Amino acid sequence: MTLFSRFSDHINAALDALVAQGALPAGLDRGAISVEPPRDPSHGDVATNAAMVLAKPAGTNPRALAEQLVQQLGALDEVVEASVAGPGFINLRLADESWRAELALVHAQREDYGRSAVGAGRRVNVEYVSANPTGPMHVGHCRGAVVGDALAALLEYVGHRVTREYYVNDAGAQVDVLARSAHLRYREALGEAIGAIPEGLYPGDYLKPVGESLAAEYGDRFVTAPESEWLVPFRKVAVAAMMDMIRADLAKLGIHHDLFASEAELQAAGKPAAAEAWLREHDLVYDGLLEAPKGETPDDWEAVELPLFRSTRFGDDQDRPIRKSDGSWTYFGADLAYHYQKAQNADELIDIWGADHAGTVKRIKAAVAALTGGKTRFDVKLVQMVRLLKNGEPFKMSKRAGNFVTLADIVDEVGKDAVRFTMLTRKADAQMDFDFAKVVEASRDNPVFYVQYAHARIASLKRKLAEAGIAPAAPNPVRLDDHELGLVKLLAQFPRIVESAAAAREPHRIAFYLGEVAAAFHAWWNMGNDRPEARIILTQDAELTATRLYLADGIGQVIRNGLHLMGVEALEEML
RNA sequence: GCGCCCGUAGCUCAGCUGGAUAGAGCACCCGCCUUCUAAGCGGGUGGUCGCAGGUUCGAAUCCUGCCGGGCGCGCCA
Repeated sequence: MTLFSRFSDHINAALDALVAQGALPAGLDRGAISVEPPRDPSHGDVATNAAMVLAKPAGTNPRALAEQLVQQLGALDEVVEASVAGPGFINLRLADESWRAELALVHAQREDYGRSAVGAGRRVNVEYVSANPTGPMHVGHCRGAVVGDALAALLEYVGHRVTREYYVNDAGAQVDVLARSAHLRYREALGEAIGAIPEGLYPGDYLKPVGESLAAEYGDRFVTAPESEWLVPFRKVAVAAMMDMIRADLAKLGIHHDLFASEAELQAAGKPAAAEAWLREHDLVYDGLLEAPKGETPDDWEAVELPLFRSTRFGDDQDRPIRKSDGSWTYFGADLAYHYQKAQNADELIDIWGADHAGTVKRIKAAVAALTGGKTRFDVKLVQMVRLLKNGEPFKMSKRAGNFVTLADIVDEVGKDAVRFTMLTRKADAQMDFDFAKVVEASRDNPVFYVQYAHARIASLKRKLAEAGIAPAAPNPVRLDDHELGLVKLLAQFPRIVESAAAAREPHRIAFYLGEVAAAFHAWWNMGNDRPEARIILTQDAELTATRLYLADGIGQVIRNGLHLMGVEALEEML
């Protein structure tokens, strides 16, 4: 129960009382009522628009209704002032004791301060990364990986049962190309001079070890053998090796999925066929002519009859093929069955996709709506491009593989925490610049540093105190001045920030909030520069020191909790 | 041509799903270092929230139409 949800209950109780008195009609929709801190702190601590939202349906005017509510809310023990402002806002000012209690709650709940049960155990499947198993992870995958992972942690923290899932596209043409590329490396490993890698095969050195292990396993028996003999085993070995590499890359970012779902296994189990049969029964798949793509019609376009899913019934531009003319499944045909499978074990589905797949959102949403009868909430979060820079200049780097920057390169260059935090400093659907120089810069305009620095300063306070031989003691009484109470009020925002970030599926809000907390802490710390008596550690006043440390510790706790949600380690000292 | 995303201070971006006088950092100007880490802090300058309509008590936020930028649009994945 957070402070704001507690007041939400108070307001509901007051409304119930008015209904009982006959002053308010029963059954009004209270969904639009907000309970939040007013923008201007001078207005009070908690504000609600309840009177403005309900006045019209209740057939009364907002200020009159507000007055009635204020009478009841003002009578609460923890409210010292209740007033009506502007068009009908209700502003409440809380007793200092409420804030002291909130700070005590931070200390009592520790790493659970901010945790919530609003998710009510609903099962959410978050599918993210799902990079093709044809090579190492590159930058393009990085942001989606971090956003998905942070979102999963956030949803878990507010009481959802979360499955972190990775869809392995091990059934398409690109894994055949991988197998052929591995065959070439296999011949190379057996001493053949292979020369330049032919166009159309994967050139990266990362396939060399795969070739070597294939050579060790099979000797030379497949060197001249027809593809039909080695394609399947080579594909299997190569995909497994790529997935090992990808898992290692993800581990560098601190990311571990619960489930790796194989497209090949899905197909082998007949899931797409079963989905097709069901959809045909419900007239959602039919054999029809595929229209030419929108925009310029290609010269060589020929209309072909294919099994089409009626995605236009759900808002898509055209119906989409689920099988190719050779009878094999399209990506969409298999993906549709895959989403149906996920929906069997989850109440809600979330996909994290790169923005380059935006064009296929409608068809998959249509498919999920069709297959689940619209009962499963399904969101696709699009993650926009990341532009790599170094000191503002476009940055190219290709140490390990092909012609792209790998995820491992980035993590090696700036560290896991800087990557993760920085990837969460923008809304996912906004484009982002990632500047290698700036994300490791020790300055105010690098939020990674700035937040860590605040945490390190708090850790340093505790060390100083230990050095001085002062035992950390719980203060009694807790005397906080107005400025310090302001800090507690900011900490008290954390639970509702967490809840709203989870509800909106926007983990970046945590990063912005932590930036605010860090700024408030640095300002408080610095007051000691101007006024010695404002310093946090005052050796001549043990009681005040204990109180201030108690507050600093609470701030550190909230920063740690927020960083933990982002998968970033809180530092005890800089360096 | 169509779809999706974006457009907020000179720059980079927030804005809590419709609330009160639109915020922060950078940059620029003015202050603060015998210190618990100045790797920092305080103050100031700076806005037609792309444009035009609409919805209502109330719009940066929702709807429509334009303008500008990005991404995408075959049986690929």
